[in-house]
Amino acid sequence: MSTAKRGSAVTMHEVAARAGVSIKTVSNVVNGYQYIRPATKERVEAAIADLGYQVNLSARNLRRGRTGIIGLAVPELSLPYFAELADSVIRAADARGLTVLIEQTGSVRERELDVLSGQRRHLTDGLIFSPLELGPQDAEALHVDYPMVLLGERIFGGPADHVTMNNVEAARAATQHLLDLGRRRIAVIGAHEGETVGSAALRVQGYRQALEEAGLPVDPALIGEAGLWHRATGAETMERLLDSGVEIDAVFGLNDALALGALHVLHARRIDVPGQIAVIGFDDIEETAYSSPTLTTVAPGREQIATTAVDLLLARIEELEPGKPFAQVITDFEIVGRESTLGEQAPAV
Amino acid sequence: MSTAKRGSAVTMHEVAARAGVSIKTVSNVVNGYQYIRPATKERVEAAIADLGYQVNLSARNLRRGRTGIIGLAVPELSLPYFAELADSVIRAADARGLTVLIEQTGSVRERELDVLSGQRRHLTDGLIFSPLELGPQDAEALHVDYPMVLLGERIFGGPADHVTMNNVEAARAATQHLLDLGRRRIAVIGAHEGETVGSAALRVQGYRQALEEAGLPVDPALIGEAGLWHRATGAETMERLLDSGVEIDAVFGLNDALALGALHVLHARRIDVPGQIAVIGFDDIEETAYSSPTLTTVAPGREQIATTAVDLLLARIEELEPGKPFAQVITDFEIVGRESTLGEQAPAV
DNA sequence: CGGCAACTCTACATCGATGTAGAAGGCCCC
DNA sequence: GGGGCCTTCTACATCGATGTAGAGTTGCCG
Repeated sequence: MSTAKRGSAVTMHEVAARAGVSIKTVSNVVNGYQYIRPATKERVEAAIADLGYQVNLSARNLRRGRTGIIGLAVPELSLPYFAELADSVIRAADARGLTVLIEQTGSVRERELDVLSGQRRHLTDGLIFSPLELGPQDAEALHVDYPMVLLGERIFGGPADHVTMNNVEAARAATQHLLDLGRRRIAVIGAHEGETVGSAALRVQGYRQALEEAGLPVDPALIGEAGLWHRATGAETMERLLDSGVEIDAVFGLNDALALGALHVLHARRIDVPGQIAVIGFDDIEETAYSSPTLTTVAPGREQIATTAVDLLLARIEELEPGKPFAQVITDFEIVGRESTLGEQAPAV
Repeated sequence: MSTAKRGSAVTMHEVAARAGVSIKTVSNVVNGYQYIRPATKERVEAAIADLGYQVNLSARNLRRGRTGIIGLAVPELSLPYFAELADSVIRAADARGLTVLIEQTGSVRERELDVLSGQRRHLTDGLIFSPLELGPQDAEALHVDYPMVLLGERIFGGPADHVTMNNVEAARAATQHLLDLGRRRIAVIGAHEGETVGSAALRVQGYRQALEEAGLPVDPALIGEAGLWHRATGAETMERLLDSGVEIDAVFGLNDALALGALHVLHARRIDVPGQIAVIGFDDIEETAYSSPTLTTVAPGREQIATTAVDLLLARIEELEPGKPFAQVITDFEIVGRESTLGEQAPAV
């Protein structure tokens, strides 16, 4: 196998000419067609190696009407949860021979809509979409004519397969974890006033449920708004809550970034965690295992979400079951107990 | 503009038929060709809107020999530095009308080589490649026949444009920062024994230079090896150093993940930072501004790296200056002083 | 008013692969 | 020994866009 790296020009025609066969035979060899005499196959393979031939994917894509690429639309890769999710999706897609094209929406409504209708859709066979702004009112825009899998809980019952975790249940469990530790004044960071769909609303709902079941009141003064779920907003909200003078013995950050921001402020103010205030987050990003103190959090089964989403999408792309009703998969979660709630007794890293 | 979302079938032929023009005229309208009568243009645009026509990119790519996609090969998106870098590259590419296809090499040598020769290269117009394993001995494999820009410092003078920061100088400045604070027993975390290229070697070199210039000895017992630059390995190495009993009053983590891992261990052992031990990292990932304490680090000018890389690649793709010698761009860096070295006096977040 | 340039648009070949149809040879079976 | 099937390979059309060449029209200049 000599290495004639040219790539620029070698086509099936040249390979065919060198091997003394038709281009279709070269195509057959490349695609593993079974009815080829071993001698012919060898000649073609030798020619391919000699010339350093590689299939032109643009041509193949045009002819086949498939590209082998799937889109993944997320808010931002600089948010660790989405970076880790993208990592998992890329791995899952790789394992199935697919390539992933990532688009960042920046959580901007307009760009989320663009993703649905944009030119790039023609480069991909399907889309895994994690919207943060679109909601049920956008059902029509979501009615797309290509395979799509939605992630997250903003759009239940929409016109697409859907993978999500049980946010209400998970948030209830997180709150219960704090209640079990004897905490009674549990603040929430990251609520979205007036929202009814989306992670914020569902997680707050789970929080309320847990309190109500425990026969505790829900104190509005404990519910901290934070539009963006970043560390910075988590820190700001924590400061606001502390400055408000309300009594607090635990904090539930609706995602890890918020909880980490809160942790930062508590540390700065020399408030002992979990001695004075226990903290729990949500997402189980890698960082939570290395913060000081380590952060108790809810693990949403990222790998499972990724592989399920890719599998569902692939099934739609290949139309294994045309007209199959839209699936709605609820993934498992788990509370990962660490120092920010358990203190010394937390399991080592 | 009625919305006939079909996407599946509408081609230029149908648009042409509806508008009563040739397909080439439709193509001309789509591509903004100037010599078209306004009336014709309007008719075509109306037909496009009516039918919901969108260009078939596979066909266009085949015909044009360009895809508008660039590859970005990084170790893993779950490493925050690379996630943030990918974010920046995607934004820079977007601004120039390019789409980014991310490949993860997992820092596996074989997969780094695959990236260079793999099928996916035919889907992209060029590649931005951040190798962690390949080195000067792989110069031949790097001699590719498509546009490529290398990131990082493993391969100086290789056969491609190259964007990197001045690692030696930056590490020297980081070490100097610690020296300026009066630290004399500065440990390093993340060295790679025997390595001569790559960030580890260069940063250790900068560390040595700073010590030598200050007339201080370089104590091998202070140099901690850590193959992978993850939090976990940073933590392990920190523990090993502490357990070795060697005197330490500062730690230089060769990247932020290592430094954060070290910070975690110091916190667990109730060692005051920066009181007893000051810590500095490298990369300025977002997390460093929110750890407890916040982490002093070296900011490598991520945006600048991303935009420079995309611009260089685009220039090669468009062959603005054929045969132009390979550029080597050294980007700026900056020491960002935070609590882990400055303590109380650190600027607020 | 002849000639040249600038417009406007079309027909056709083409990018590089794959699907279809079918030719040609060999084999088996009744 | 004729019909049918399996195997192997080829010719040609085709996917949907864009580049080239040129036809036809209009306008301007001397």
